Amino acid sequence: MGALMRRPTIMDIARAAGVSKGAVSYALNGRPGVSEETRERILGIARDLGWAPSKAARALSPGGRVGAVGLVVDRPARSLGVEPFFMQLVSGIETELASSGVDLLLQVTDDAGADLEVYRRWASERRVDGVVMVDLRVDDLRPEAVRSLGLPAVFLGGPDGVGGLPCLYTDDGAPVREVVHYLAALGHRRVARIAGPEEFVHTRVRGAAFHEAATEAGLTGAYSVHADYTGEGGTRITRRLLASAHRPTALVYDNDLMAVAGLGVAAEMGVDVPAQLSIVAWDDSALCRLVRPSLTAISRDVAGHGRQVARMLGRVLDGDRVESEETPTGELHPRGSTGPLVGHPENAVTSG
Amino acid sequence: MGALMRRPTIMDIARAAGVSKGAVSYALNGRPGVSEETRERILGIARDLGWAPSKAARALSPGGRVGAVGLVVDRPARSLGVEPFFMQLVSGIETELASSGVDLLLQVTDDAGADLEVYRRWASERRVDGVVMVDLRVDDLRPEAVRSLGLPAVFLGGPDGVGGLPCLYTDDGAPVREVVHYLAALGHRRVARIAGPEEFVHTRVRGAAFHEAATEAGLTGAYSVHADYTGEGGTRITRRLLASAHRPTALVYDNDLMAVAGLGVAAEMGVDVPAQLSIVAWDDSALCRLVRPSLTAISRDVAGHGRQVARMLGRVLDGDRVESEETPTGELHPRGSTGPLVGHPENAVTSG
DNA sequence: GTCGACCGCTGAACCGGTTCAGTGTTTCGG
DNA sequence: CCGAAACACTGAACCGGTTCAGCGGTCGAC
Repeated sequence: MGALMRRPTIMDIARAAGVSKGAVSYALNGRPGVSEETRERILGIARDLGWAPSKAARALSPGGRVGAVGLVVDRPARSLGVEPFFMQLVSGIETELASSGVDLLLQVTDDAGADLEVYRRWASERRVDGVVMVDLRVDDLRPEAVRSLGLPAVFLGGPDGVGGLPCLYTDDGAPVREVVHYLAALGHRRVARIAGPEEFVHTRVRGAAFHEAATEAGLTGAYSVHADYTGEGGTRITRRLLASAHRPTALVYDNDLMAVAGLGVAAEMGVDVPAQLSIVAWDDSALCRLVRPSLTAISRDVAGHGRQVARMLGRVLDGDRVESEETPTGELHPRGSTGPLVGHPENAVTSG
Repeated sequence: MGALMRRPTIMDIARAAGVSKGAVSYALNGRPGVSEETRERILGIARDLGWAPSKAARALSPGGRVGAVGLVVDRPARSLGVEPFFMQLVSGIETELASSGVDLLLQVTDDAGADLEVYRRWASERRVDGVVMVDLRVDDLRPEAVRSLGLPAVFLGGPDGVGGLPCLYTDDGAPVREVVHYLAALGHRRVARIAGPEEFVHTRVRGAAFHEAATEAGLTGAYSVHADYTGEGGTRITRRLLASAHRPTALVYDNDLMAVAGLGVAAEMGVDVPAQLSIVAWDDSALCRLVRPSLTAISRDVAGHGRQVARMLGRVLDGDRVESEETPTGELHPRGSTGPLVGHPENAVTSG
């Protein structure tokens, strides 16, 4: 115990096996150049010695992999801690990577633009073999940046074909339309959507689907307000909406944290959920099931997306030509926070 | 744009400056061996060429740093996504690391024992310069493991002197005692604590303080039940406690997620909070402020702990002798979820 | 029987840094 | 004016892998 021995190198294995470094390298990497018998012997010695490749040395060789991929998360730091989405995503990505011994580098950047700097550094320091990107923005500079840096990348959630990168996309519009028609069927007419930041492409996609569906369903009083995904933001905006003259009878939130905040505001203002107000969250998580009433939510398998996007990135790194893939659309899970308006068979309540 | 040039090496700089590789290395690392004039010239050229050190090459040299530290998180994956503690910790650690260009490797392991394997791999692959460890267990094998692997480490939260590792510790007992006396002063006699997993040392420390303070305060009906930090676990146990014959009038949870779950159960069972039941959460987060009633909580600066522990690890890596440090104790933030029992001036209610 | 192909392996270069012994020059004390 | 020390810098080894040209031996085809 604890003799702190120098870790074994392939040179040690070579000496023990009485062959050259090169032969050991071939044997350990399963490449031709050694007989099956010698390979077995070398593998056995490597195992006995407890050898593990030095990623640093591998990375140094031309074309070598460093065995790590990166994820930059660029959202307000204070919301991150409570936003289930990212940890679930990270957890999913790692599940997939773990089997191949690839590590995940995580960077949380606070101000916009810093993320580009991180990609640049990772590329120039050869820190990662590739990156997973999320939250595509309007006029996003990242696809072009990673392309010019030669950094392999896969996008999670963008529409197909962002900057020529393969991506894992979802039809965000379908669940939005489903929610709108569901609320309309419950008798709601004034539906407000508390959206994510306007610069995100998925925010716009959802917004477009929302208004299109609202028109279809004949909801004249549908509109979107942009927020920042934080609980504070959700609280502030919900307060304003519920205090307005023609207050909405249903609120659709772009993340679960804001939805929970909205539920709190309703309680605080004495607005009964779901009798007087229906609430729908996007991205189901334990949070939605724990609060009372539990939140009707659009549920996606975020960890599954993480696994899938990690697999795609792996194929990109293998040099395969990777096509974009589509995930199943989110499903609406009706729970206690939505229902027909009580005492208003036809239309919305009018607030004082 | 995008010519994908080979990244410059110190050899390129040496050629441009008309000096040797060695001189460039000295100049770039601020070490003696070159004149101030030559150093300036070399630094200028490096800047012009957009040079950045290859960490892989640096790591290869004896005594070289790889410029990354690791964090293994070993808690049930499904609770992680919703547990604010870790993302806040990660966020804090990174804030500190970012300034020195050090990256964070994150590993989420699901089953116990896998974490040891990760440390072993990181050490043998020279993936990280050091690690931050959390959640010290009773009979924890990790301190001895990292010691024998020669992997520098700092512990977050253990009692001082775990396995000879420097640690950042807190007096977990003080806030627990404060909570107990606070609840006692409100008139509560039957107080139950929904604790974290029993194998964590901090769970035991809090438990001991809880029972000691309960005795001091004359609470005869105080007891602890162990849970797993998940919302489901919190729900299940709270249901059982509230359905018991002599149901507690106050519940103290070891994390915020379970506390939110408990609040939900109370609502579902028609138990009014805080009139009939007081709830206290450990680890304040946005969650505690968003639900209604908002949760009284013990608040710590988790991100701050992350920064501090990252600084400590940095000093360990510099070869300094690092002493353990103590953080301010958590503070009790009374909110809407705690209050005197209504209609029971002296003692607890008796349930049907 | 000879030639060529192929197999199994070796030796050396290479990746991009760090470090150290050594060398030529300057400085300075005596 | 000489010798030693200090300084600025070079050249080469080294870290732990990968890769490639080359080499001797075996085998099969003709």
